[in-house]
Amino acid sequence: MAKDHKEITIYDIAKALNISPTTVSRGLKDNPAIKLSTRKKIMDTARSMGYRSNTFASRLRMNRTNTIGAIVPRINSHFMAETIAGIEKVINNAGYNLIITQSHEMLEKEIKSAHTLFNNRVDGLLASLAYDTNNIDHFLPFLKKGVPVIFFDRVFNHPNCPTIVIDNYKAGFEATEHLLKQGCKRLLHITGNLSKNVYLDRFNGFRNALEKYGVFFDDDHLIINNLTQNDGIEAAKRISDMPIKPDGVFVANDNCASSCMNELIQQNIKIPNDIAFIGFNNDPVSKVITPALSTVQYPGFEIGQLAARVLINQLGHDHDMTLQTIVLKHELLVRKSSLKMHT
Amino acid sequence: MAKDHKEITIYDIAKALNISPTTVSRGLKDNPAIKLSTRKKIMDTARSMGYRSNTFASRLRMNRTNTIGAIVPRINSHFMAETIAGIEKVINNAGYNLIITQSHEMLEKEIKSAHTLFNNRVDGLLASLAYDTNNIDHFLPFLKKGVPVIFFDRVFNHPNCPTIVIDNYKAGFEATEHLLKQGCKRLLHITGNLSKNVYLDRFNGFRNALEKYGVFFDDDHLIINNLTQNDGIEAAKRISDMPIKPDGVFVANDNCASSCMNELIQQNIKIPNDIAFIGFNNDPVSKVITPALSTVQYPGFEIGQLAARVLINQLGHDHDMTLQTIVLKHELLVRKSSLKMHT
DNA sequence: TTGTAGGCGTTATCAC
DNA sequence: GTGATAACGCCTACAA
Repeated sequence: MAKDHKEITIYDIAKALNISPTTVSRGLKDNPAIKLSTRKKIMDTARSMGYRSNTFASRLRMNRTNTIGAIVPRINSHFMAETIAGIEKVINNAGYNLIITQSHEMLEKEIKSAHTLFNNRVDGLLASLAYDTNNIDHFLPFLKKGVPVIFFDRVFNHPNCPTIVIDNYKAGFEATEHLLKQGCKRLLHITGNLSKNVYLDRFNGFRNALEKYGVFFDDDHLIINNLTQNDGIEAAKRISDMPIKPDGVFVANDNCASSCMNELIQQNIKIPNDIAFIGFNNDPVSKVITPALSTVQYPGFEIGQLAARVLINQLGHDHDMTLQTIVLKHELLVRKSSLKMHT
Repeated sequence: MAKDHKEITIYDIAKALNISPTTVSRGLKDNPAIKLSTRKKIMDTARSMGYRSNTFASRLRMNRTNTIGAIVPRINSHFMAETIAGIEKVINNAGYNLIITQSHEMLEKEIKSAHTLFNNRVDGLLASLAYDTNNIDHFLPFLKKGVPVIFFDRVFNHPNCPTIVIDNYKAGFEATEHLLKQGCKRLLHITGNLSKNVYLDRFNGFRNALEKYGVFFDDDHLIINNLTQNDGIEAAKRISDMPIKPDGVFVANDNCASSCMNELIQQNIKIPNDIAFIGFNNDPVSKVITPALSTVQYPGFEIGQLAARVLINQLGHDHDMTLQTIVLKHELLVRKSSLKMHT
């Protein structure tokens, strides 16, 4: 295939039409100051000559990139895929592009991503923090330049960064209460790094529900891991080794919950009658495992949309923002087959 | 937080050090032509003044972006997440950035993405095609400019585009054979749009296996849908309405397979004894459902790595490529509990 | 080893 | 409605 390495510029179009580059520039953006017939001629010529706008020249000149950056722990989860879809929708409608990067749950990569996006001069940043992120120094350069930074889900409190979350405390409380109401007396909780808001809040909800129902909490009954499928299997092994097993387990994500359940079933433990489970996220897997897993519906798409909208809203408004936390509604999804004593 | 809206440029550094911008430019890239002490001074001053390179000016001047674009149907699958991880690894090691876009399985969005990436002048493009993509006109502009385009998984044959795939025909054949060897006599196949190579090849493998084993194929036993969880449920309904049901089902992805299985189980059909299943992709869900689902291990990470490597390799080499198809090895994963008559 | 000068393609400003 | 000009920040001949 032949390759044209020479790019068509607005000058070429101008020359072809015997008008000025300025007019071409305006015409290409449908500027109403230009006569309609001229605009049409410009558009047509541009198309037929194979013109494509040079975004770099434009960005250099305008000092705006029309690009939003997103840093997320992993794109490989139902929740995150939903969230990104929500972000994309709003961002694209507003005429922006989106650059997605993964931290793979590592602070180091998160820092590198932040750096890259900073140098790419994104107009705004959306971030959900990695597992081991314990400070946000790497986001300060953005704030210093007045580039808005919005946190969602895995957030960090900073006076200039709005956050979009659900009430993880309440969700954890309700999930636990759901188990308690079924008569569970010995609850166990499997969750992630407690330095992350989402896991800490859920754990606090868990603990306070126990307290409210006068149920004793044994420190051994808190398992902290990375919530992967493998971690679920490991947790199951620990559980089945316990002399006195729990009769109810609240897991902070469905993925880990399902593999844990499954492993216990292999070992002839009856779910839910021996041990009842509740998960988190409403991942598709929660529907297809046996028994189906009750879970907490996490409004990923809405979180994404909202985060993006808050961001778009800040662009252009140059004033400092006061702390803004938006809490979205979650929902407890009870699946019949996960109830103790279901028929 | 205070905001510095003025960017530091190489001119500012030059002025501060009383040297020329040229020297600064060279010094910043560690050009050995510059005295080591000068280089060090430049670096230090740059850091202390908070300089960041303006990539747009640089790209405008150099006509290279150091960015690779990727267009995929959806990031929400185990396979695609693995693939992207593989791509990222190679791309980043080679010093490039990656822009990921989703077509959401729609040609229209794929075209828009292609357009955006084209205008962003990516140095190369990796693509896996949407469900309803039936031509690749939207990729021709890249080829015309000499920007390499590599297809992986969902590919399109074009003399200038290398493709990275597995042998879907063989995989389909083996999967089907696996069912036949268990004694299945009435096989059904659930798959996606047959205009996509992956689904057509698997179907052909399916059909030829039947032929080889002398098993009759009923046209009613081909269900074509979008392979979503919901489509699996719909398919299950169709199956359970059949007067003579199949005794073996080969589904072209695990997601759809698992929800289909599950729905049939709800209707008191015994899996695998009444109907045996085999899926595709080795999605994590295949391990946790009951019974565990036999499947085809799809080497996503390797596909991603390889696609990226082929791409990187073409950058800089300006010559036309002859058609290059790389076929990676897959593997049949048999899970005991999915075997008919397992104890 | 360092500096000068010019241009990459676009858009903002001012002029007509 | 349209045009001339300058500037965005960087890189690279070419010169010294």
